[in-house]
Amino acid sequence: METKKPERHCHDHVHDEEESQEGEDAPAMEHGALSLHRGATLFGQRHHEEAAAGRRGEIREVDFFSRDSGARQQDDGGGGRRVTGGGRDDLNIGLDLLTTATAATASAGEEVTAAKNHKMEASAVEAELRRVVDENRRLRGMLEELTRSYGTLYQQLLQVTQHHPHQHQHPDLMNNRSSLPHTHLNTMGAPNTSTRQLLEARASSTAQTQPDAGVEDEASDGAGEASPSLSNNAGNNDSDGKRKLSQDGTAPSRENGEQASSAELPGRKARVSVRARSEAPMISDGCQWRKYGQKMAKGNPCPRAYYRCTMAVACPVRKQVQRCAEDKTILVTTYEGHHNHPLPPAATTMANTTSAAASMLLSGPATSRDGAAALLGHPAALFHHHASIPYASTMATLSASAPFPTITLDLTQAPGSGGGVGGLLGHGLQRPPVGMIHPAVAPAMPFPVPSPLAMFLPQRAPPTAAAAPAGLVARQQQQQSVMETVTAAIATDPNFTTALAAAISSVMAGAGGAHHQAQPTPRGSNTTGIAGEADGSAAGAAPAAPTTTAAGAHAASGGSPRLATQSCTTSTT
DNA sequence: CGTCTTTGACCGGCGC
DNA sequence: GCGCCGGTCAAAGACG
Repeated sequence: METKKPERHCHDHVHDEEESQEGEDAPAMEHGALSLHRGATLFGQRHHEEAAAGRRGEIREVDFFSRDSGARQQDDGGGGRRVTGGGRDDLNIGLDLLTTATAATASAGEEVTAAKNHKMEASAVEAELRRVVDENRRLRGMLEELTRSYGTLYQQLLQVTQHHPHQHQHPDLMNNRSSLPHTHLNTMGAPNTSTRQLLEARASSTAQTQPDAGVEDEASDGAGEASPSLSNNAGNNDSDGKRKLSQDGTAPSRENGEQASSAELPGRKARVSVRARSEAPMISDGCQWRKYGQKMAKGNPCPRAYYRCTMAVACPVRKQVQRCAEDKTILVTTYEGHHNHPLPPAATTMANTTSAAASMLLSGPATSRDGAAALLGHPAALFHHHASIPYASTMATLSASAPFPTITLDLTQAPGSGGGVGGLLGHGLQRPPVGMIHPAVAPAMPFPVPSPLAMFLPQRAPPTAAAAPAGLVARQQQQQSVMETVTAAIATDPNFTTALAAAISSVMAGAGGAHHQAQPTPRGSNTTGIAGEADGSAAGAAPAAPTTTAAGAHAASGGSPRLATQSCTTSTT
């Protein structure tokens, strides 16, 4: 695709930079930003670790001295490291000399005292960090536990309230064909599990009205569990099977017509539409997609592209991507179905969000509307389902006219203004949340994006924030949002260490650094591309947002673990 | 050479 | 019954 080239290109570019950095630190000026930022991250910096122990002390001192103006000082520190890269120990020498010189001219005693104080401060901070790390770890565990428990309990509740003992046996027709039943869904993790359970429960309830459908579902279900065969219905064999199923599914729904009753329609397939500003042809959601068609849709000059998830052979998930006719900067992505395979962390959030939204749509007959209302009026409700649903703070609307129950999550507006979870976004963003936007677009939005949506970016990236320079921006506000973002990131990110590093880095940098650009998105062949994109975006961002934000991006891409790229090549979106 | 994208053709539903 | 439309398929071409 169009993005493909840029992505790969970016990736290569970054790679080159990495090589140069790793190989020879000397040539640096050109790659200064990148190396600097990477060096800025609190943890996981290769150079830091390499050079390690011996110099660490000095570096810290330098950092602390410059503490007041974090960004500049970090730059200085980075620069120093870089310069010294060629001769690893030069830095120390230089510092010593400087110190010595200073001492000679000034009062050495004061310097020493100051140094001691700083060291003490440093150790204190480290201790504090350790404590926070443990605390976060513990809290995260609790959160996961709660999420699991909630999902389980909610399912049980549904079972009881709906008096339906066979919840797992009757996914609705549409779900049946486009999404795999519990078996596959389980791979998505606790939150998804709960969502799935909800959907299944709903489906089962609806199935009651159509015994035949239920039987078919059961059969296919069994197949699905045994193998991807079920998905095959929706996937490879979709030409026939799909169409038949879709027909079966859509027919009844249309008979009933009203969207309000969608929940009662077994054949209905919930769709989740995400609106986001993006110049890229596709947003990064962490999954790997393959385009299988493109069509001109009536009423919109922009073509609609059809994508199929290719992270698993028979994954039934599809998505449509189309630009908004009114505002072509807005990219509308519509998801349909459930993944039948494990998702990379980067994709989990989106999956959870869409699943949650879908579950809202499909939740109980009586609750379908309520669910929608809850979503509309109380976005926070989503958080009950999934702690990692940044969309909760965005606008959500239901489409009554759509053939399928569709919920639209509008990320084009500042969550802060309309969000129910306003806290997540302390300050209204002038620009759209970049969180889930494809990294390639990031450069267009050089500013730090403390938005909760940032979580859509591979959280490994969060660490990125670390480098953010800082202090030049309205710090208090940003700090708050950063902390919130970081908190969310930690809760979401499977790689806690990385998230923690990012969080700490962000805090340390004192910047709104929460520019979670680094998108890990893995994406099969695209993966690379995406991963590359992420890196590329970071690289690209550099020029746009010179040292500061870009720095964060770089750091993220470089310092964060390459899980994303390895895991599944997620991204895009 | 394998993979992915492009794009015209095909299919089925729906409205008139 | 016909045409429109959305959605999908699959051959051909592009790309690495």
